[in-house]
Amino acid sequence: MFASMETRVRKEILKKHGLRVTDCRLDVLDLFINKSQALSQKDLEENLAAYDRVTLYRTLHSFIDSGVLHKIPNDSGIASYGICFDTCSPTKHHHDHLHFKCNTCGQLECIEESVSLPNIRLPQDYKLGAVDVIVNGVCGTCSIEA
Amino acid sequence: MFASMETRVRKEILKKHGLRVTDCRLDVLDLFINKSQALSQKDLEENLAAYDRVTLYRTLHSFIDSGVLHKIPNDSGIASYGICFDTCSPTKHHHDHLHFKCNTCGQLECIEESVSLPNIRLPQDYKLGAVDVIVNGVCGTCSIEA
DNA sequence: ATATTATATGCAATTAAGTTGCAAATAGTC
DNA sequence: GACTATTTGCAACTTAATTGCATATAATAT
Repeated sequence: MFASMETRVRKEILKKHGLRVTDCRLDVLDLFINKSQALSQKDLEENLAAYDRVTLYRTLHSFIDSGVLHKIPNDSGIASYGICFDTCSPTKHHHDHLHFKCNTCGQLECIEESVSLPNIRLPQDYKLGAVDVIVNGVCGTCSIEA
Repeated sequence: MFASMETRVRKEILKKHGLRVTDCRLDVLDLFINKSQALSQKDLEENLAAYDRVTLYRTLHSFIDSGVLHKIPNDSGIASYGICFDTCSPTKHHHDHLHFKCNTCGQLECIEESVSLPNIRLPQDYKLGAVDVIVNGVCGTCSIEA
């Protein structure tokens, strides 16, 4: 076990997406990997107070543009961001996985496994594009504690 | 055909949800019914400039609290609101319908028909709650025009 | 119809999020 | 180590979300 993912691995991720390796990007990436859940800009600000909020803001955006992260809609109005799985490339996001929001602890997770996604039927002449599924419920941890 | 839904009907809707009948609420309700699509706070401000933004803000919230409208997540960060179908009550929202976002005209619609919703499988111990599905694509109008 | 009471509204002000410009600092390359 | 393009931090600005309070209005009782 590692306290945090090896720097070398995180550097590779950045380079693979055409991004320069900077302290801020390594730290943000590390946070996403270790928390293994979706994070908001505010979460970043709280966990990485050493960096300016504008820097974190731009880091998030460069990660989204390059396909490292994807934006997750949220009815609270505050966007969250999650790490893209290998199926995502800089040009095309494939995040047909679920986004699971725990109503107890508030944590937002990307769930890759259960991709039995909807068999969606739209009205005539409608063309189907990307599908986002947000599931509310209780996560494993909260479910067991309760 | 009516230019706008009869006042009597809209009054009934408000009363049924335990809300006082006011001009602002009648006008907001009318707008939602006539536009038959999801609207944002900004849309309200533009269409009902006679009312203060705070009043519209509070009208939206009282409608959500009482089950007249539901909030629709949106990755743009700007929330939209849609009329609840009959399945919604003040205490429990059942908006298991789709939310369709047209990538061409930007319009957001609630689509009631195709409720062939996901057969969602979650990891062990996870408890399933409400499901939100946001479909991106091209709506009928834009599809035909193109 | 009028008075009473609780609620809704408008205005002013505040909080918080998102965004941009620019000079200084730093990463990648020679 | 020097050079160039990118990144960072700071300041400032824009926009959305939210609250307090005095006034106006809806629902209810008289």
